[in-house]
Amino acid sequence: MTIPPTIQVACSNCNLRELCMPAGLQPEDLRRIDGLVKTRRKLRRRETLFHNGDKFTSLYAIRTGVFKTRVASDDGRDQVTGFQMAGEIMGLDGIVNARHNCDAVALEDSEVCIIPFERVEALSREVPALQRHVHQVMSREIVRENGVLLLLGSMRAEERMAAFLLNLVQRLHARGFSRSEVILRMTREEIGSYLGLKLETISRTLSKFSEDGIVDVQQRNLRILDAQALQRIVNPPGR
Amino acid sequence: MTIPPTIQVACSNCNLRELCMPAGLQPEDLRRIDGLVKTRRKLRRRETLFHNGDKFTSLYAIRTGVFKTRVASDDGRDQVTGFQMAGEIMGLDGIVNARHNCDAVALEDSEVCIIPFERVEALSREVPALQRHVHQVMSREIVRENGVLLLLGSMRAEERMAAFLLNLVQRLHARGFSRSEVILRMTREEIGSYLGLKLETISRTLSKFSEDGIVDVQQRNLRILDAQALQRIVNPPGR
DNA sequence: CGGGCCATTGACATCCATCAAAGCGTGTGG
DNA sequence: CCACACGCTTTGATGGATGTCAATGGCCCG
Repeated sequence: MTIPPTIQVACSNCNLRELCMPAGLQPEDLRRIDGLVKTRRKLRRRETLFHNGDKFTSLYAIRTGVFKTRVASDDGRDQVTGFQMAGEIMGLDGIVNARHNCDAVALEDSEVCIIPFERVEALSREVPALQRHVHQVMSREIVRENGVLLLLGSMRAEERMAAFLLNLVQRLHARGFSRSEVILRMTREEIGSYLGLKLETISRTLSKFSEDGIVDVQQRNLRILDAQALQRIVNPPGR
Repeated sequence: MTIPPTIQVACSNCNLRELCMPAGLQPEDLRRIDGLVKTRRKLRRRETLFHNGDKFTSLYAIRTGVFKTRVASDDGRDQVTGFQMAGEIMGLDGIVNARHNCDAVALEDSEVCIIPFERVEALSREVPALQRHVHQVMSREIVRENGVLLLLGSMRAEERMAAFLLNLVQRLHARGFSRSEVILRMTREEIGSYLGLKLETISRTLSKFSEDGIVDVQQRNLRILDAQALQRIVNPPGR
């Protein structure tokens, strides 16, 4: 609820710059890009950043925390379409119809940079590196979703789970966290929704991995003991 | 194989303009946008427009015909990620890594407009309507994939099939074709790959719809007899 | 006219969902 | 600060939807 007043907002000295901003900018351009972020917003766990149907005005770059995005069908079913973490951009789905097409919900206390899309459009006409970056961010999202389609369309439960865990630690590791330890910020049900499985199947699959000595699971704390085994599950050698 | 020499290529008098180009352009801008399309390319059935791993240089707008796009995992499995028809844009996945991330294969003899992405970038810095259009096309693709995720993650075979058929005729109808008759340009196996099902399941589901009087199927010729029934299958009323 | 690809259908197997019950943690309020 | 309650997770038993394997048939194209 509490939106803090405008504070020091400068991409040029943000330590996430390399994650969410273009590389190799001239100092002059860097200064201009600082003007992109209007302000920041803090969210508590379970708070919603935007809802399906909300008017689209801005993109959001995650500074801290973790989010899920989800879509819903006309009847009640919903589908988690992704989990986002620091440096990742949310809201691209809203551009086409000027309304958001999904919900974005904080899975822990989080903070986002609010980037009015008007400014992105105006500035990217003048700074080619920014223009290119915007195109790449959108293209990356398309490629990411292609991968999830492959997962949902052709993998079995254990393969989906293994792919999910590997993807998660890989992204965490890119942000300076451990390559093997994860705190799962989402419930079994949310993982299940993302992977097209039921929560019981997620639980059983994790138990199986644990019995096989591939991971150690204590509630939301997960340690990967044998990453190569996970890799083999995703990509069975003899095919 | 045969790439025709550069011919009359002008978006301004293409009857697909409203499908793949921005609306409401000034005559001056229209003229400039004519320069976007470098040339066209004809493809025979089964021919590949681009492969996963190919260097990305251009987007492709479909003039005539139908394509499928597919991704593959390291082991042999592949997944059809979409079926594209006249006016739709392919190749957006290639922007992020400067290499294509999927294959695009013609399902019938087809023709595409080749749009060098460099030109898109250059011109969209100067023509805001084009810039906006590019963003919308990419955002639309993200939203489309969100819908497929929902389908793959939470729907059962009959629901997926019904959603697929409705989506197909809706797009065909927008292009001036019948609202009820379709010629399926893809095999049962390709439909199955797209919907995360096996070809036998596609065949059985179509047979079931046929028994129920919802569709009439003669090989690749399909006629929808009761679109509302399909709609009810996608969105069961009591939920 | 023949061959190969595509489609259909049946019988059976498997994976995952469903239903149910109990245990564990966390956080909140007294 | 403790106790309780609720939400989350685990595990078992069972069932159902879809996959798998197999055989046949039809259509289209060369």
